[in-house]
Amino acid sequence: MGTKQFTGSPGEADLRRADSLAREIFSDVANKWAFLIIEALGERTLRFSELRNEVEGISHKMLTQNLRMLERYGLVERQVHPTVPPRVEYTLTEPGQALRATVDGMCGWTHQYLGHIEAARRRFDG
Amino acid sequence: MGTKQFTGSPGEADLRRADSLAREIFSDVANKWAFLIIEALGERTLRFSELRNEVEGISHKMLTQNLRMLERYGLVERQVHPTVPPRVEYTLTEPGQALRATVDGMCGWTHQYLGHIEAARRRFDG
DNA sequence: CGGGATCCTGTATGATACTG
DNA sequence: CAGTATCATACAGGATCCCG
Repeated sequence: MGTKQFTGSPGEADLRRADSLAREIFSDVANKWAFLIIEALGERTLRFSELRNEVEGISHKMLTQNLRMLERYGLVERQVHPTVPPRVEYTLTEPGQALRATVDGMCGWTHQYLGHIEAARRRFDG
Repeated sequence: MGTKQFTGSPGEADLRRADSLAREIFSDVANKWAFLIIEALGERTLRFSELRNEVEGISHKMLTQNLRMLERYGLVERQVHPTVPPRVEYTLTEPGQALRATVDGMCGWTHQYLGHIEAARRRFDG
């Protein structure tokens, strides 16, 4: 009950906090731009402008915004080269790479079920 | 070139169409509500109101909206029981189940890297 | 070149009310 | 109970300008 636990296992409050944190991360990361950026990076290191070209249709603002978010969560590493003009490169960290496996899975899924989905959509729309 | 291909392999135009379709699906499905709904359904069949309770914080409107989208893509099946009051149940289809594997992967990832992420975030914010 | 700040618009989302 | 429609609003996202 109210007694503090000294064991290694987390108490209820910890679990709740962990859950809300997990939920927060999930909500932030599970969006198309973040996924497309992660997918574009893959195992490469890319500059801001290169990323902008790779991720079809992303705006300057969305790219910076999502890169900040991913950097904040430690999914991408940002390396600034103090040259002129400046050169900023982004690379997936290990957690980022791990997430990429998931995103790759979703890409595979999309292509695998493309037929199913297109058919279902036609059926639904008609 | 301009010559029509009679082989089974898709032509350039088909590939472009497939890509844009894949991108469309990706953009629609890769959002937190869709993911949370898929995760909540799992292997169960749930009513609208049950789903509303399972997916913490989702509004009536967002739930219907996302369920329609998932139904349109054939990821969930909607069964209407013509009773009074009406009873509507939702179940993941096979493509939906396949996608759930991916979403599960992301949930696992979230919990696995919770520590990393929290630490990175504190470092970034401070 | 990378990115921050600002302004402005459309869309996403929530709250509410109504129908079968 | 499930779903649709309406309204109000916050926020996402684009365009633009300026800075290091």
